[in-house]
Amino acid sequence: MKGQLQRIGISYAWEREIATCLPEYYRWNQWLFLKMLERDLAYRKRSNVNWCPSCNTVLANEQVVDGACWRCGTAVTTRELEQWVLRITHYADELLESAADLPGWPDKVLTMQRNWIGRSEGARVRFPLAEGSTGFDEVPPGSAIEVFTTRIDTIYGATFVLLAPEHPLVQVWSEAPGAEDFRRNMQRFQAQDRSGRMTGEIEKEGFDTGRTATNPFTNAPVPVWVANFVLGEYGTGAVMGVPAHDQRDFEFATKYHLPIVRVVSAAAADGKADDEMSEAWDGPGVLVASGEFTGLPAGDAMARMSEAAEARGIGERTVQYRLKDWGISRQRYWGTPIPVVYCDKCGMVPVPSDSLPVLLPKIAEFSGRGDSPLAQIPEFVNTTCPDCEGPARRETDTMDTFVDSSWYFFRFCDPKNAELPFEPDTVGYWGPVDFYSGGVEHAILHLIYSRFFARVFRDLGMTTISEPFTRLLTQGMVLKDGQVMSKSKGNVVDPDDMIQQFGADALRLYVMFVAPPEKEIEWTDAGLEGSWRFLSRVWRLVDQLSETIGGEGIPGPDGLDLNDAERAMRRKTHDTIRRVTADLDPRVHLNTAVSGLMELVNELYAFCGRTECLRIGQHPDASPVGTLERAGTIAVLKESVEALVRMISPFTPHMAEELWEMLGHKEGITAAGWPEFSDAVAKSEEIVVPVQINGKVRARITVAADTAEDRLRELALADAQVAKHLEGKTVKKVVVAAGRLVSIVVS
RNA sequence: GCCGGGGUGGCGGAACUGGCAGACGCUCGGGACUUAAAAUCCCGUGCCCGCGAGGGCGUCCGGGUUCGAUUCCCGGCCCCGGCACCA
Repeated sequence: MKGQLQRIGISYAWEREIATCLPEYYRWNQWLFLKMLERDLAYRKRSNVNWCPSCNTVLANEQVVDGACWRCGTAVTTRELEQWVLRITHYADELLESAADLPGWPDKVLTMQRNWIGRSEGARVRFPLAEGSTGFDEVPPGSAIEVFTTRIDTIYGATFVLLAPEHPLVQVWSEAPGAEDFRRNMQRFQAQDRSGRMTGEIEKEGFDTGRTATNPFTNAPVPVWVANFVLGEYGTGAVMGVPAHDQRDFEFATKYHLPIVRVVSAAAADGKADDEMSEAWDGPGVLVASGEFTGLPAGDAMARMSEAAEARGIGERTVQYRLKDWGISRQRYWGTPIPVVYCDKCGMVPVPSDSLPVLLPKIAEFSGRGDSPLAQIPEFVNTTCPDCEGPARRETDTMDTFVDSSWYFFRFCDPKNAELPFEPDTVGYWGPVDFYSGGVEHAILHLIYSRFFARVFRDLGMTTISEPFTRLLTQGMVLKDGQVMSKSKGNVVDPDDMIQQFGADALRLYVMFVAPPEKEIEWTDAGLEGSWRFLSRVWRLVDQLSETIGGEGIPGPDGLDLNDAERAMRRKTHDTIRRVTADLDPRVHLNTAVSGLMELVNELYAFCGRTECLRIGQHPDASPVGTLERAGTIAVLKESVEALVRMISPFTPHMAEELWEMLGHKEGITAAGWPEFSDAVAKSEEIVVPVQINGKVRARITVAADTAEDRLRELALADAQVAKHLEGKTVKKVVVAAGRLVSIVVS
């Protein structure tokens, strides 16, 4: 791969190369992990996790795509495991809010991140379990079901409570004597999870727990049900059922004949009578049947009711995120060993920083059993406790490889540092990354993890950088036969073949030219030859003109008396520099930059043809057929060709270097730098102004660019073509805008 | 369902701030050069009518604003991407 990158001619600072699988790098993953452990940003948690049965490993939520493993595409299942988790939610608010301060990022990515973080403002409210209700004995006195809601204003309409199948109370009740049916239903719902839920609609189902809770606002008893559509991992795993104002609850209540009580009147809003309900009303309205809050608009009620709940100690306002902490434990061999040991006496003990790195052993058995390959290497597992020096076992899971990529850009600034992940001053000098490009598929993976890690380093005092990437360009993927290229699909193309035939420069130029970089492209090399032709045209042009325009002592065109053709050529050159400069830098429209250069070359060929003393490229060995005598022509050609060569140098550096030398320059082209343009020249001289008559372009007049408006009006009316169209008609209006636009309205 | 981005020739795609729609490249056709071919150079290539000069239509559809709309506004259709029973 490295050889291929070099053959394609990618500019890369190889002296800063790092490999994240080497201890010189991953020891800093371990270092950072220990720092996060100290700050309670890393913790251990037993929970249901995404499990890929093919890779035999855990996956983070971000790594599950449409219910399948991001890496191999196998359907993901659920497992309960104890895992190391990084507390990304600590930064949820900051990650969300500062998304507004990333003007250099595409909206698409920012939106995806916002949705992924998923902030919801609402309230947690406790529904006490009704004393004396069935099953009350299994829970401590005073127990309550806490629900999360964004619509506390509808709480008077809460006629039942729904629990997720994974809710702890459901677990408790399923173990009660005689709860066989209960347990069976619960297990069935839990099994439904993932695949069923992801691949399509699953039927809303539930069962009555037989328990009763109390609506803390109405004080009415409400039944407690388990429902398969309530998510265990979001909010509190329990919701209040308000069938009148939530479509899901409405369907559920209809199916199981639970009471529907309307508490927000839509009458004012939708003009319908309140009793005609065929679906839930989640729109605006005024509260009805809501005790002391009746008559309030729903918005106001929300604030008042939250305050009331807080005052009475039955709930509080809260912010809920969809984002969850990042589980990083992986049961893979390739990954950073997690630097902790487990001691029978001392429990979990972090490996001291000064004994890092914990080396990944060289040999591993790949058992395919679903535990970490490291667990089978006794020399690795068995160690001594850093605290008591007694026998201890090492953690055998490794870190998600996304840990490696979450801060490597800082390491590039200081790749050889043996004392620290990087010297803060060095990253202070280089960072943040000015321009970052990658696939959009990283929008909620790498790009959110990196923003998280940058903040961790910042809070450790290592940097002052919050946002690691100032400008982000999400480049499109290159597809073949409508799919991402991959060896297993057999739809790859080999750049080496194309380099063999047309050269790396033509290939690179073509890739840049074929579409804007953000766009996904379907690969075809049909146009590759065209890029090669363009480079050949540039070569021939310079080759054949070098004798005439190369060398010292040729003055620039400033101050020379230029004829029309020379002025036009010069204008084109300056205008091209202006365009290409802008295309490369703020816009990164590489395709139009290349087309601008092609236009300039076309124009140069035409100009040479018009001077009738040069026959560029008619034969490979053609040379000037006459002697160029006009100083203006020579000067303009020199200026234009040199500008061209300087502008193609980013695209084809070696050829540009040679051409530059052919033009008689001793110093390299790098020293010559980027050509400058004169705005006055680029926009000077004559312009063609379309003349519209009743909205149709009927004529064009050629005028000096700085023609005054009233003069332009005069010229337009005086034009013969225009006069023809005005015959026998009355001119009602002549419009001149921006000093150059003419439109004539006639009756 | 929600959010984001789109819809322009045979194809990839241009069009900057509302001002010649289709730059540039590919494809295809023609010419020059050549004994011939390749290469190269030049010309043409949105659709329709016309021998021609020329004329008409044309940027998903329907309206609107404007002297003028691919561009701005309203409504609709379609496509792509992301999220999705998130309470």
